[in-house]
Amino acid sequence: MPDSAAESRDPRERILLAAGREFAERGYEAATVRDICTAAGANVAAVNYYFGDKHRLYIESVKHAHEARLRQVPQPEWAPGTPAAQKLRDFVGSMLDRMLGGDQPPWQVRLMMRELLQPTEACRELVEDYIRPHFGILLGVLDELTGSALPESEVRRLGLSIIGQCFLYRAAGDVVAMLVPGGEIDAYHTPQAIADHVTRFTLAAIGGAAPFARPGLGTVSALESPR
Amino acid sequence: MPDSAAESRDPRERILLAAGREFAERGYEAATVRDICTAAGANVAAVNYYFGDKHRLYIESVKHAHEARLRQVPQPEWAPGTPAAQKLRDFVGSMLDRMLGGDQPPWQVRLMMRELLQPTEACRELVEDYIRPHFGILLGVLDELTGSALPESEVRRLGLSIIGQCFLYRAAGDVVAMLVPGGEIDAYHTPQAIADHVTRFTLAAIGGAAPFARPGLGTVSALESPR
DNA sequence: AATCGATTCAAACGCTTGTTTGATCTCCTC
DNA sequence: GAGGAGATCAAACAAGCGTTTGAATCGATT
Repeated sequence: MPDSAAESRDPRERILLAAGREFAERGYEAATVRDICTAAGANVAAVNYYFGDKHRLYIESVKHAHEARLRQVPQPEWAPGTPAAQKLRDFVGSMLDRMLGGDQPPWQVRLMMRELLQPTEACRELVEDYIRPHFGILLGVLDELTGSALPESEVRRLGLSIIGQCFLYRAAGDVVAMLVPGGEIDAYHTPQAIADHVTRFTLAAIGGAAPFARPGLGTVSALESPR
Repeated sequence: MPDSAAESRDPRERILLAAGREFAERGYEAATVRDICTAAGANVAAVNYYFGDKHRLYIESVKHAHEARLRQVPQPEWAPGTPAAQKLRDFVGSMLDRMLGGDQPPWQVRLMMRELLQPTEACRELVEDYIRPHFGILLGVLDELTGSALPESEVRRLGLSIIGQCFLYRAAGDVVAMLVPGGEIDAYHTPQAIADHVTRFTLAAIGGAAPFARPGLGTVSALESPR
């Protein structure tokens, strides 16, 4: 693995990168400091020398990946007058690109995903620095899109609906691939295609675009909750 | 822990249950056969005697939890003439109950969730027996709801949008709780409330219910994809 | 050239892991 | 009640883990 070893002159940085990759791929317990150091071209004792122990190395590697990610993907900015619907499409598209984009190796996202799915100490920081600001932008777009007609709690649920749709493809991508016929996954489930679908779906629900179908079939005014 | 030890007379079953709990809670690597056997009130050698090794115990425990789950949650059936919208609400509600419902300890779901997020050999079986049939039912409901006007690929994407919205709360529930103000999580993010929201959101998008807002603001007929 | 702190290294440490062993116990059969 | 197959047990096993050690090496300073 000349790739990981030659990445940086600084051994600390090399270990941090190799650790991120290993933790992302195998998880905290299954990753070994020996493998990490081998991949980083460093001695086993180096992790103790630079980080103290495995656990602190993990925390640092999450933060490191997180910061690298923040640098790579600046929050979107729009020219004044950009239609809110276009903002929504941009937001969803960039989120999916970030999650699924093949432009860069996905290990940073995988590492952060692990934190979100089973939070440790590194999680809160991740949410505050990374997730919440982006979520705030989305809420702003949705508020604009609905003409500020909805209460905050409702807008938040809308936002979660959008994130959920994208999140599924990243977190359970393998299962999605098993549920969808082979060829279709390439044709209809690219980041671009998903972004178009999610945007259209959301806009239709909000009333900013035509609905998917106009059945008049099975429509109910008030749904009964069972039980 | 008299709970786990007294659960069954059959030691094999006791180990299977304890293993499921432990694997669900800590993951495959972090769970130890010693802890499992202690919780099951069995000797360490028992896992080798009954299952061969740790890995086969894991596979068996996933299958076991999976079958128990199937027995507990039969697939929904509707009386003929049930409105499709009602079926959708029922489907979403039962899925969320299954995922989040406090009626039973969540370790079985957690265990299956681990498989979905990072598939091993036990995953395919899980998808074929458990996920795909339910997904098929959802697709049927959606097809009915849209008057069979949409191509299969489109219906599938709709289905994934619905599942994604629910999935987020299960897989990243901790993060959702951090994004939503304290009191609101109890008021607006119960399984019931989420089911209502997801159903309404979906129906609105499909055209089977009124949209969330009627802004006429930012509406575009054809969205431009960036890049 | 000598000095000295920072870094790197091979080797070993202590501990936990999954797994195996061989004796012991249990309970049914003849 | 002797025999024996199956089940259970305490104890030990080798292997792998994270971590520590103390000496070797490096690089800048004096």
